[in-house]
Amino acid sequence: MSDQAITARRPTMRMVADAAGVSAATVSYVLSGRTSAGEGKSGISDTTTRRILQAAETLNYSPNQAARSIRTGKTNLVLLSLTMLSDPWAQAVSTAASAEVAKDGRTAMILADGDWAVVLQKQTPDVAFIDAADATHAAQLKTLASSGMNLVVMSDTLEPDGFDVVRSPAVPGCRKAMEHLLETHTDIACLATSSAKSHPVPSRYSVYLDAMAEAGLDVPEGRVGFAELHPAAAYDAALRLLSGPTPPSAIYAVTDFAALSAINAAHQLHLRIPEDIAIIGAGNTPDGELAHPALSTVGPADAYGEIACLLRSRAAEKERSADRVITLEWELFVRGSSHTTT
Amino acid sequence: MSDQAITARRPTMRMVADAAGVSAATVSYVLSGRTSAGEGKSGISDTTTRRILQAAETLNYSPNQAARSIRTGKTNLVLLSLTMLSDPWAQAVSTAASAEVAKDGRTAMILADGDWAVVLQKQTPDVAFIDAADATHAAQLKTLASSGMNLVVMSDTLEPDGFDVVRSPAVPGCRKAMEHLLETHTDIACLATSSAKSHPVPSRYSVYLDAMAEAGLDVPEGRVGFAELHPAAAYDAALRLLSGPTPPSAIYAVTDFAALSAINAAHQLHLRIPEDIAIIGAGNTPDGELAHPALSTVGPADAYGEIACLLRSRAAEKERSADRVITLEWELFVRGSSHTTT
DNA sequence: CTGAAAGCGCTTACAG
DNA sequence: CTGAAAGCGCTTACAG
Repeated sequence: MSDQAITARRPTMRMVADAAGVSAATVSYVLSGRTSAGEGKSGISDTTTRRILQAAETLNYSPNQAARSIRTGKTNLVLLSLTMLSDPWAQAVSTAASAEVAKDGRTAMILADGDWAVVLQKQTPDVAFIDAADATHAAQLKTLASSGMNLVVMSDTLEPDGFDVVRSPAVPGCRKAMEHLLETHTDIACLATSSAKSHPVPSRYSVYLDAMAEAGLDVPEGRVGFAELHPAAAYDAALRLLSGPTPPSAIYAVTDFAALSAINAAHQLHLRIPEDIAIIGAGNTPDGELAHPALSTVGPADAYGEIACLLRSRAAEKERSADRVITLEWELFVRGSSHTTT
Repeated sequence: MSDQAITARRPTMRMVADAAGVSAATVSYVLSGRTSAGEGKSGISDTTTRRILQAAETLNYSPNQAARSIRTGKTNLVLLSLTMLSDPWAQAVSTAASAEVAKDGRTAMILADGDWAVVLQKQTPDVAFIDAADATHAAQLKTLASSGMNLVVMSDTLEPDGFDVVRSPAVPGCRKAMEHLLETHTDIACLATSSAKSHPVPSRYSVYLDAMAEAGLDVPEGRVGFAELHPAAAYDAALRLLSGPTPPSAIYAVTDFAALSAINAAHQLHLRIPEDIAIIGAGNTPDGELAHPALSTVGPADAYGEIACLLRSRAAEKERSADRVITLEWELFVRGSSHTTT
């Protein structure tokens, strides 16, 4: 008389054990792949194994992660706190990390609003990646770390303190971009973010000023465009830079994002890239390579890969080892947008 | 002689109980806010409460979510499976859902790679939102639902079957866009996605053809632009649409995204919007309102809010109630890009 | 090769 | 007002 199932319950290991006519312990062993015997031993017999797998299959059983966690201390969860979701960078990190940690059966999930501090109070991922932190977070990070949380933090300023630090030194990287341009150009414009003026020095913008000065080059009025982090704004700024009476021969953009807008603007003005105008960005964002022409840039060669590997190994650790610092070396990538074949 | 703490362990409820000189049960009661006594009763005495709170504070205790889950069956996790992370839509859903479920102390996390099917096998969120599903997923969804998972699925075709369905009927919505344009225009161009030609009818594109035909209007050669889902591609397509010898007086774009590119293209050509060219998009994406001029569009008024509420209520449910279907009504939003003050 | 038992950190009737 | 006890679903030595 009762309905199918008032509220379907998840099958439990007990149910599988009963169905297979064995104990829960045996089910646990075959499902987790571990064996109660020593290393070499075969463990559970083949026929039992088959019966259990069979039963699990028909019951559609999968182990309760919470129950498992409580014993093992692992949640199989990797948390990615990513501030700018729209950024291609965020997507690349997410894709790389997901694939990497999946190798150990873990799942990567993204926390979008940046309040990792409160979430990590309740949830307990095997490792958490925090994509931006500074001195104001030092205490919170230390506290979390001291209660056993595995943390990987991107920061150019923070020192490791129970957590790992990933550095991405943009300023020296950007120098390489300027040096590259200065090899063949003297009249270089800069596309900066509108907040650059008030930013502390050194910044990606100050690199431009310094490099020009050191090269003994003037920066005439109108050679620097400031734009918000918005496609249209960057595009307009680039347009202004390029449509004056004596346009520059090269543009140094402080982000790949702005550089991409500059490429569009140049196309619009029917300027040839790089013959009429060379363009370089910064960050080595994945979509730079897809532009026409491909965008020259500076940035870490494989930031996502390195981060993903670090996350994977931290998540899998049985017990915490020494703090690590990894520095992503910024390299110069000369591509079509700045390269003139001689 | 031993170091501070070889590997810092998280404090446990036991430790708090000991520190406060009470039993674990009492700690549980005060920390969870629940009381062992009946509704009206005060439960734990004030002084005990204070002692416990104090102890928890100094130990930096927070309850182990896994242990809690195993008893309560709730994980306090809300999973958002979002396919297009870069989409403003994804961000809006994420923001709205995070805020909404946080009211009950839950955390929303995003699953980026769309393989919810495998993740939901292991993780058990209180509710999962799946932003795109079709008939090919029906069986998987049903299976998950039947083992107790709370699912909210966006789909125009799927019927609820142990899970909730959110519909967003674009085709009738898009008709409103065309009808709006047809009130004051006869020469209307269409900006469609390049896959539209092969898409099954009815589609956002076929709506254009049909509406034109029903209005007795011809669609001359070159009035339809097909573009990939890429800023530059959409921009170029719009440019072509607008720079012919006899440009149209209005553009119907099948997405807000394409419409925004059309706005940029029109600016570039020094066309006035909406006087020279009226533009309407579809989807009511959050950044449409921020454009100059603001983008007219069709779409659901508050998709994010409705979804967020549904997620919250599902997550909080003690036991599953009847399946729900919610249909997001597409409305017409006339804004600056199509509105001529008379 | 397999099972009985203890225990992970919590919650929740139940009895004082 | 508070505590002892059972139990959630697992894992893991340990003993057969």
